[in-house]
Amino acid sequence: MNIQLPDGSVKEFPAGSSALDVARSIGERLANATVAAQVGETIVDAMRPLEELTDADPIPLKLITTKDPEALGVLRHSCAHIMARAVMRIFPGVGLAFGPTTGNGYYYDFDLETPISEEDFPRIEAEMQEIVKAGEPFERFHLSRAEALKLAQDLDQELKCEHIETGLADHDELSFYRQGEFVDLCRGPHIPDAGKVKAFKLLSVAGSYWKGDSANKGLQRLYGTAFFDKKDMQAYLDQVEEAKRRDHRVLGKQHNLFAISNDVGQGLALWLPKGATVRNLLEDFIKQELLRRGYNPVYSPHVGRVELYETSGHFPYYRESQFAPLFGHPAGALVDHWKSRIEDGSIKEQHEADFLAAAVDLGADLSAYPKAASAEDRMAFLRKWERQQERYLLKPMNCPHHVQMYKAQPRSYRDLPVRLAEFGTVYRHEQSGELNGMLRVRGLTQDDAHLFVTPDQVQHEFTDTLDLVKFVLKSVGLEDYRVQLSKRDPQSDKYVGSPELWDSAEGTLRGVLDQSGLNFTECEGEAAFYGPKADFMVRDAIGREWQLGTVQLDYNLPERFKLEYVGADNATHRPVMIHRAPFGSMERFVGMLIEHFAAAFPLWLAPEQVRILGLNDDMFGYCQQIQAALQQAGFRATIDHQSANVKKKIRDAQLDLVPYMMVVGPKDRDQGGVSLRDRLEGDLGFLTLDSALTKLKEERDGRVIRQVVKSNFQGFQGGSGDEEGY
RNA sequence: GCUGCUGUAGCUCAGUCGGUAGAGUGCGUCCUUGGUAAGGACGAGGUCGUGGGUUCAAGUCCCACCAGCAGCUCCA
Repeated sequence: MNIQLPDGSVKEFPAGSSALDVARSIGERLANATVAAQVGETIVDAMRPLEELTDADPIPLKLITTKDPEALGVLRHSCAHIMARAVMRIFPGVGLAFGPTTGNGYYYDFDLETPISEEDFPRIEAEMQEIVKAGEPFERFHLSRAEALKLAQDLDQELKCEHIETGLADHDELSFYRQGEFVDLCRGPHIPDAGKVKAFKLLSVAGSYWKGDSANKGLQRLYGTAFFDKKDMQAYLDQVEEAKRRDHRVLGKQHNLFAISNDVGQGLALWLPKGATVRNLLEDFIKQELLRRGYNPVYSPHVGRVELYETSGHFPYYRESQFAPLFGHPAGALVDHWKSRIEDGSIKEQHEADFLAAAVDLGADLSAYPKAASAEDRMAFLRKWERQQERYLLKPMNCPHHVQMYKAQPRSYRDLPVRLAEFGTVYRHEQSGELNGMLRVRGLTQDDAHLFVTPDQVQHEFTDTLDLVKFVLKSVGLEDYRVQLSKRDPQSDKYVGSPELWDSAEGTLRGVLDQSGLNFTECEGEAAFYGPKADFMVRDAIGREWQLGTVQLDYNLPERFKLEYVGADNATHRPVMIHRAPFGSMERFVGMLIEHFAAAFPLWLAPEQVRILGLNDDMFGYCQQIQAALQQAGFRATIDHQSANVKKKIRDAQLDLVPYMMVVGPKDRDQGGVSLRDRLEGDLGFLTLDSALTKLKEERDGRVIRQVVKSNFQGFQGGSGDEEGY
C-alpha cells in the first residue's frame, strides 16, 4: 500500500500498516508524539490499519501529534472514557449516557442514584490517575447492530441500548472501544493508550437530561479537561480564573455600576450612576453618529395593544417568553385562559359553564355566549369580546411601534429611506434559569432602528448599517470579530413568510456580506422569525466570543402591516425593512464591556476620569479650582476628601480604576499645575494645568484605548465538535 | 422551567455538638497634615433571605417559598 504524506511524498508500506507504523518508520520520537491520524478530512485512530479507512491510493495521511490542535479533542474524548471507567469502579451500577468533548474539555453524563459532589473529585481523580499510570491501550472493535445490542444488554447499559435502537437505527455496524475492563459504545477516535494523558482535572458537576430533553431522565454530568502538558492545563486554569476575576456581576457590584434588587424583580437591572454614565456616553456617541447618517430619532411607549403584536406575529410566536398581557377588564385573564382551553381541546362542558359563570360574576357581558356552537364560533365570540376590552402587552420588540410611525403618513419613494431610531426598552420574560447579571435580563434597551427602504436601496442601506456596526465596535476597541449569517431552518415552521421571500432575503444578505469584505460564516436555524440576520460575534480581551450587534433584513413585517409607498410610476409599492442594533442591548453590551476592560474603562468611557488628591487639608481650595477647570473642560472629576496620607489616596484611586490622578501640594499650587499620575504608568511628574488638560483631552477625544489588560491565554479549540454521533 | 449547591453587617467571609452573633474591609467621629499603592484611636452597623415546623432553647435540624450561582433547556 502507498501512503502520501502532507509534503507530497509517497512511500510504500506493508499491507495492514497503521499511522503509528508510518510514524515509527520516520522516527521513534514522532511515533511517541503521534496521537491520531488524519486520512483525507477525517481524524482516525493512529493504530487502525489505514486500508480499513479509505479506498484511496495512495492514502493521504497526516499524523496528528500532541502539537496539533485536533489532538486535544481526541485526548479529551479518551479522558472522558478514563473518567467514566473511574466512576464505574467507584460507583458500581452506573449507567453511561454520552461523553463528548467540549471547546475546552469534555464531560460524561451518568445515570446514577448517588449524587456525585465535588468532594468526590479527589477520589475519582486518584482512580483516573491509576488508569493513566497503567497506560492500557484503547482497542477498537466492530459489531453488528444485533451483537451490539446484546453486548450493551450484557453490560447492563440501558441508555446505550436505547441509543442503538433509536439514535443509531440507520447504522448497520457499530464500533466499541475497550480499555481494560471498560467497554463503551463509541465512534472514536481515541489516543493509542491512556499513558498519553499527562494532565487532567475534574472541573464541575451539574445536572443534565438524557438527550437534552427535560422530559427525559435526569442525569449527572461530570465536566473535566485534559492536556498533553501540565503547563498548558495551568494556562487554561489561569484563564478560567481570569474570567472569574472579570465577572461583570462582581465588578459591577464592586464599582457600583449597576445593581439588581429582589424588591424590584428578577432580571431587572438598576443602572447606578457610574454604570449609567457609561451607558449615557455610549448612547450619546451613537446618537451623534446616527444624525450624521440620516437617522431620525423617535420615542415610543413601553406597551402596545395585543392586536398589534398579533399582527406582527410576536404574540403568537413567542407567548411563553413574554410577560402576561395586561387586561383592562377583570375577566380578561379568565377569558384568555378559557380561549386557550377551547383551542387545545382540554375543556369540558362543566368547565365551560364554570368559566361563563365566573366571567359574568366578574362583570363580563357574555350572555350571548353560543354554548352549543363549534369551537371556532365560540372562540370567535370570545375573541370579539376580548377585542372590545383593553389588552396591552409590555412590548417585546420595537418594530411594531416603528411600523406604525411609518404608517402615520403617506410615503413617497422620494421620502425613502426612512430611518427611525430609538433606544427602545423591551421586556422579555426569560426563563429564570437564563438570567445572568446584565448579560441576560428581562427588561433591556436596544439601540434600535428600523430602516424602511425601496427594494433597490436594500443593498446600499444594508452595507451602510454594516459599516456603522464596524465603526462603533472599533470606537470601543473591539476589532476582533466575525459575522454570522443566520438563516432559517428549512425544516422548521416557526418562521413567517413564504420560502421565496426567505430565499430572496438570504440571497441579498449573502451578496451584501460577500461585497463587504467581512469574514462571515453561515448558520442555519439562527434567523429571527421574520427574517435572516447578520450577527456580529465579537471576541473580547481574553478570547471569549459574544453575540452583540445584529442587522436583519425583513420582507415579512411590511407584508403583515401592509406598508406602502408611492413609486415614481404613481403605483403603490411595498418597502423592505432593515432592523439593526449595533450594540444589541445596552445591558448586554455594557456587561460585556465591563468584562472586556475588567472594569478599567478607557478615558472616554470612565465614569470617574480624574481624581484630585490634595496633599493636605490646606489644599482643599486649590483642589476645587482644579476640579472646576476639569469640569469646565468636560471631565468627570472628583476630589478625595479623606483625612489620609497621599499614599492611601493613591491606593484607593488605583483600586477604583480611575485613569488619572492629580496630586496637588503647595509646590504644584505655587507653580499653577498638578502632579499627574497615570493609573497605568504611575507618576508623570509636574505639568501645568493647561498641558495636563491638553494631554487628557487628546486621549479622551481620540477615544484612545490603552487600558485593556490582555490575558496571555490563547483560546484552546480542539473539540471534535460533532456531538451527534455516539 | 428542570437538577444540584448557596443565602450571616454596605462588601468579603468565620460561626464547633442546637444554648441570645464575630473578623477584615468599608462607613462615622476625633487625632494626624503627609509628595506617589494601606498613619492611629474610638464608635455605629445584623429580626442570621421569607414563612411555617421540631425543641425548654434554632443562624445551626425539618418543610415550603423567594433569590443567587453552576449546568441543562431556551434566547424575536
